[in-house]
Amino acid sequence: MTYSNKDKFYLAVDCVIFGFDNDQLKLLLYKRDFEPEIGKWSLMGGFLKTNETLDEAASRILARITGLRDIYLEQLSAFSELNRDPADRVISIGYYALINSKEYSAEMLKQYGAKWFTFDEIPKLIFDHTEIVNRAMKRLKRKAKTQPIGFELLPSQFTITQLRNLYEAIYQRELDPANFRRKFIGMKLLDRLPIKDMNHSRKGAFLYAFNKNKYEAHTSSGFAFDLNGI
Amino acid sequence: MTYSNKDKFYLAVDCVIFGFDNDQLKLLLYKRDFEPEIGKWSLMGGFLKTNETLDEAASRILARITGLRDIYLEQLSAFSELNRDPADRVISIGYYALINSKEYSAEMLKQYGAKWFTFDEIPKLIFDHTEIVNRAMKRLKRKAKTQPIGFELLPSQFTITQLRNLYEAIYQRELDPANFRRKFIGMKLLDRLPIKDMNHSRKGAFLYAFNKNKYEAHTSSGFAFDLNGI
DNA sequence: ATAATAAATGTATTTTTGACATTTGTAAGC
DNA sequence: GCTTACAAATGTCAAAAATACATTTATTAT
Repeated sequence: MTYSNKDKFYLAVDCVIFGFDNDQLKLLLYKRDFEPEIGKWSLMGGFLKTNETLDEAASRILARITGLRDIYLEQLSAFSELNRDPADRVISIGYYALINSKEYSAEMLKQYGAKWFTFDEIPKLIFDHTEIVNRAMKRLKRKAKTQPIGFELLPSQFTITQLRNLYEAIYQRELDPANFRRKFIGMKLLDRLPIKDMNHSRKGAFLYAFNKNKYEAHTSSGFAFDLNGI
Repeated sequence: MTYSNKDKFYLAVDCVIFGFDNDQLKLLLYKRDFEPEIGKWSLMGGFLKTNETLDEAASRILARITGLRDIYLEQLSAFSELNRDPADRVISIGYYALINSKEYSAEMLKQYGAKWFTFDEIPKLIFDHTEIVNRAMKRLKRKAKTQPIGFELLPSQFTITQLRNLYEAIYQRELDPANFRRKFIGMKLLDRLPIKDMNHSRKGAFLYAFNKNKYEAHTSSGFAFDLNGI
């Protein structure tokens, strides 16, 4: 073959899976089910196969454990330290996924020993997975400011307060409720539904839905989703 | 071995090399010197070796052609489409480098058939290299707004006008000279040197140098390099 | 009818942006 | 040596955005 004098490598995909629940940002981890380090907490991972792209491998791995398809998934970075996996040289491509945590299959999670962790209770992870998680968190923070990816973590209908709680969890600081509301509604990307969520107040809070069409129509005319000042 | 039933892959590194010269942002390309597609314009690339990380491979490849070490280099993304290289399955990790184009070794470039191109004269490139270039350009635009990476493209001493020309080249739009100057000087990251560049005006323009120490001192106390509004 | 309370709107101050006008410092031409 | 030319540097001011609170609103439970 053309490149037969070149080295070949095992290629893995490791997924950082974010969820949002009870006003907290969470991470889905599972107990590794093969050697080495079997039984230790780990990101969801697997090896790339010859007949698939990295994106396809990441989707496959995610579907295997959560049962979910068509999830927001984005490549993070390649991790290639020589001894990151002590068993053999493996280059890993990190991914991160955003899922609406109400939708995943609970049985599937149980079957794979998977569990949601808040950020202050993340256990020690195998290999360089803690680093991958940190990189994913950094990326989420950055990306959430300039692209409407937060909605991936919420149910399709949500109150402005829920949306604010999500951003407060991502940025890890409090946001002024009045100013947040004004900023978001001013973007004209949300449709207000004629429904109120009466669970958290007497007055009730209107439910909103993210309108992807409006977003795309806006962006094509130079509009920028920008949450820098919230 | 532990993972012996898994597939292995060729791993390549391809570098998008940015330079800045004559107020223009440029790209360094070379004529590929091995089959397939030998003689066609291409990014600088090479295969990963077992004893090196991806960052090391990228540095090695860059040094081989430009003669430069210690260059600003950052990983972009992995490219894994099944037939991106028609000769064999190769997963490529894209990198981008920023170099002060006055420093590179001209002989080295000639030896490798390398050439600088402005963005409107980039030729057809092999494989998916055009896509890698586009991704790199997008990344540079984004990154330049929130991190002081622009300085990597300039000589160590520069005038505010030069700095503005650089940002105008990156953002591809004109910036108000007065406002740009104020914004940048207000950041307090530049040291004004007691030297004037007399080449472009009667009055002469003071030279400045980026002060990395000041930047790091600032950042640790919550300061953010932010060129969103220029 | 009233109290309680999160949701929603309002308001005032400060900061930042954006566009343009003015002054400054120097070399070259007379 | 005086004037001219001109980018560099500084100044000005209105509009927009961010920030910090204050107030009103809609509803249910008592």
